[in-house]
Amino acid sequence: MRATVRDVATLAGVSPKTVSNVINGVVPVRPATRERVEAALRELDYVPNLSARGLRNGRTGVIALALPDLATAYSAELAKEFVEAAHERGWAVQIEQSGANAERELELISRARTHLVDGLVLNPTTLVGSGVEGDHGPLPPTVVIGEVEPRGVDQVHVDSRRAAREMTEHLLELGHRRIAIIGASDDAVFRSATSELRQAGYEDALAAAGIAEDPALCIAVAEWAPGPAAAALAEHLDRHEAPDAVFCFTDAMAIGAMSALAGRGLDVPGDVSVAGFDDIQGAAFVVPALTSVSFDKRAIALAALTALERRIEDGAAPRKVAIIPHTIVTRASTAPRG
Amino acid sequence: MRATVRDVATLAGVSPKTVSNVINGVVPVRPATRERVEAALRELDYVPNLSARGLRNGRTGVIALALPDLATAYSAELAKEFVEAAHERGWAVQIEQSGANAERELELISRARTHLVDGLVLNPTTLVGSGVEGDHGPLPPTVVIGEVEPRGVDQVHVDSRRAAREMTEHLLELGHRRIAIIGASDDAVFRSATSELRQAGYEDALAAAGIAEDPALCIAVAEWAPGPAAAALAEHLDRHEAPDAVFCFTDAMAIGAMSALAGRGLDVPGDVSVAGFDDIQGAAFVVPALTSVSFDKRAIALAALTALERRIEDGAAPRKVAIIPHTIVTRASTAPRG
DNA sequence: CTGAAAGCGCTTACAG
DNA sequence: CTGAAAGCGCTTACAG
Repeated sequence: MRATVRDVATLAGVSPKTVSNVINGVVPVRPATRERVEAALRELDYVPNLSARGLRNGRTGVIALALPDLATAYSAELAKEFVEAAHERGWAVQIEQSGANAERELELISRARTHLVDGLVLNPTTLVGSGVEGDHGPLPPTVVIGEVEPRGVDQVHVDSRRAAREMTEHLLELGHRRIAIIGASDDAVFRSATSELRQAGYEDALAAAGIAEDPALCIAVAEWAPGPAAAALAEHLDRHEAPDAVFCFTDAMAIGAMSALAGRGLDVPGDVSVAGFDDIQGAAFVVPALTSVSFDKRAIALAALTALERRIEDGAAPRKVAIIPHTIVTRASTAPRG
Repeated sequence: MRATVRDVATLAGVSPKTVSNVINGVVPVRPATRERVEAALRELDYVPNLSARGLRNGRTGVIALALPDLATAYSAELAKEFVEAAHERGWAVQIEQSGANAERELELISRARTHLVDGLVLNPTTLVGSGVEGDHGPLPPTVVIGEVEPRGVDQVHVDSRRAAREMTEHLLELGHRRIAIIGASDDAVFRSATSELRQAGYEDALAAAGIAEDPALCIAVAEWAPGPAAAALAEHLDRHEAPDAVFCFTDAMAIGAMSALAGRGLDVPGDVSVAGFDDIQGAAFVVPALTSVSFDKRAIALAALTALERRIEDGAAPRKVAIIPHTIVTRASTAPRG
């Protein structure tokens, strides 16, 4: 049987309260007493029961991170940083997967109240804004990573619109005119705030350059993953001349796009430039290395954690939105038009 | 304030015990009573307090998954499947990261007792066998994914040695003779059971083909990631003639290797064939698509979960080892020597 | 089929 | 600086 505070107290000849004081270190304890208690703690190999502590304190020390798909490189990198940062601050992390499904996102929020967690960091993909606001009972402390309609929830995100505009400008500066995007928002297929903002940034840049938008170049995909992106681009190439450049709304899709281009015998960047978004770890190692929108995932994790801690502390605190800076990292996959 | 069973009982005009019976559905409850209770449950938006339940039952419904690095594609894919499968079976999953650090792996095992978890699935990288056995107090129910020295812990893994042998045979059949490996075991750098077994499989194939092993072709890396693999291969190419083929002990390293080869102007597979291990999602989309050892990550997740459930149920059950089948998937990155 | 009581292990006022 | 008591919310024998 595991030892309890009571066992430790008996062995050390003190009351449970004193043991608790030694463990939690809030109230000062006389050194001699402390030593006796610590010896007993060691001897009995005492490990606190966190269920009991959680029941008593109303806090479990566990937070949840809900992502659409842990197998996506971007999500995985974000999760890594988040878990690491959370551990450093003494939190344990429970992982939930929403499968890019709005209903499931809602369910996670309501389940968060059940599952021993003190708060929830949610990375939604769909336009879940209405859900996050919730008439689904009181929300647990929640922070959103990403851009959803502003509904009073704390948020952490990059400026997708500006970043997409800058990437499009980079491609324009290289002399590209017919620039396709993959991951466009399309009611019929997939709508997300992120997608709409990135597309808006793309349109901003085209408009500023006086280039008319060609709807055929806005390629929607059902899922932001390499396979669907490759398939969508291949289909596009079946029916249209190859574009000058392809700007993919994630690096994962860019890898799929590069595969589809290679499948048609098109050279990157000789025939078509390719750019991504997220600067995943693999971006620097694919051949050719991928130009991407880069930002510090650790910074996102830290900002989300800080926001969540604040929200857990004070549910009524004013809403905050943290914008994480980004840069355009140019690599071999984008080159001037000869 | 959240409603408790007591509030529900009062509203429904029954005792807390009856509410509990309705919720847990073990003891039959008269339909009329059941309905009244369910109405009260809904009206009060009752959500059980899992800390209390955990304290009472000695089970939390949470298990931990400990991985070296969540940002690695293989780990991320495994985690995705594991979390999904665990949720389907009613478990929540806590994620821990060991950072490929043996001490940290041990710490996780001992901390598992603290952290509200009923059991632990551990994917160790280093030769942690001695730690898993543990004179560190009683082990929590633990299952290991991967190959460690057999010490009485339940395990789930692929047959690394056979898979590596088969991949090496594939490369030999293509006419390659000077086959390098990346991820070799090297006392000075990095030792792991997985590494040793894959290297042993490679050696098995060479021996069967009557080819003498060249130690220079066994390239060790400090971390099984694209960057270190690319650097190690580049350094190798500085000092040696290019090998016929490179067999990387993970796909992540294979991507790094392909990058290094491209950096030297070497064509894959024209000049050098490249093979990996794990068949990560990106393997099919890199250019050229990567030949790899493939296995069902979902099957690993399910086997680990089943083993853990069994172990939680019966700590004294005999040890079991589940071997997950693999196949060699050949893609464009490996081709016959012309 | 249902009720009243006890207790899981912890910590927090309340006294000293 | 320390002790004795109470209670967090749940479920499980124990009675009826």
